[in-house]
Amino acid sequence: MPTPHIAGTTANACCPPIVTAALSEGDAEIMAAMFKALSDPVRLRLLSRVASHPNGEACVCDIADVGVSQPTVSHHLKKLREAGLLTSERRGTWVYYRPAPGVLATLGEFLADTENAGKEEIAPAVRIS
Amino acid sequence: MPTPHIAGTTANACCPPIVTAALSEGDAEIMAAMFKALSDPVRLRLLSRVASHPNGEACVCDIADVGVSQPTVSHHLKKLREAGLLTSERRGTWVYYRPAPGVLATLGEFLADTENAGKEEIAPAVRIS
DNA sequence: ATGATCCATCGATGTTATTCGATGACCACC
DNA sequence: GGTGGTCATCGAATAACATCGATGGATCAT
Repeated sequence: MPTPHIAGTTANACCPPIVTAALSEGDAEIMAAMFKALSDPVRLRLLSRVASHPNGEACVCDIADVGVSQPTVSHHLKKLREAGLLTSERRGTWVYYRPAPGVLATLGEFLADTENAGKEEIAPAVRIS
Repeated sequence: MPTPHIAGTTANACCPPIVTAALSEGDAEIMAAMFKALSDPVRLRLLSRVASHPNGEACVCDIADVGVSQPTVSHHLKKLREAGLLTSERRGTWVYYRPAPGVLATLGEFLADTENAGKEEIAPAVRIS
């Protein structure tokens, strides 16, 4: 069975940088789902361990010592998989995880392309009526 | 009273890119707190509306029509403030929000400096014992 | 086969988050 | 003063999440 995904959340770029335009309702749900996967310290540590591991992949046994039980680790890895941030592959006894290509970069650019918006000197917050 | 913050979460850069090194427990908590603030569709839309608004700031009344009640909008803006992502300033009747300088960029770089790790051909997942 | 190791799933539990209506605080203006 | 508008806080209900122990399935070595 292939890894399930949150609808449309895998690797496709989706949204222009946050500072460029207001997010649509649908895009906001997609992005929020990915940030939600990043919103837990344990998940963040697991992800960083995978991403910074030699060869860009890591078996669960190499990253599982994060201070929570093994079922909890498995639960968090599943969340990261469902969010489209990690992919997994079984090779013999072990299951190897690696970052989904491009997703972290897309997410990063969504946030990072800032520092140059709203420089046009428009009347601030004009209200009609 | 100045805006409260989650400890050490304001604007100071904190963590090297996710792919460079595994996150420490403390850094993971800091980063997770910021991503948690981004993990809600309503908050994401509010933040993008502020960030993409002319002059880089917006009054609540300009961004509050996101489909939830006014107290809920206020609650979410508070969350974004507490996470260090937004700053607020009262001018007369209105309260203006703007992105906290540098924070989004730092967060983005933390995710985006990827695509070039683990290229060293080391024995994958060697197990002792 | 038997046992051991790795990893995922299940069921339960305690904590946290989202949302609302009602209310309060603050400001501007008549 | 009084009134209307903007925004924040409070209290309560519902939903979602993190975590665990126990269990199950898969793989490899003996």
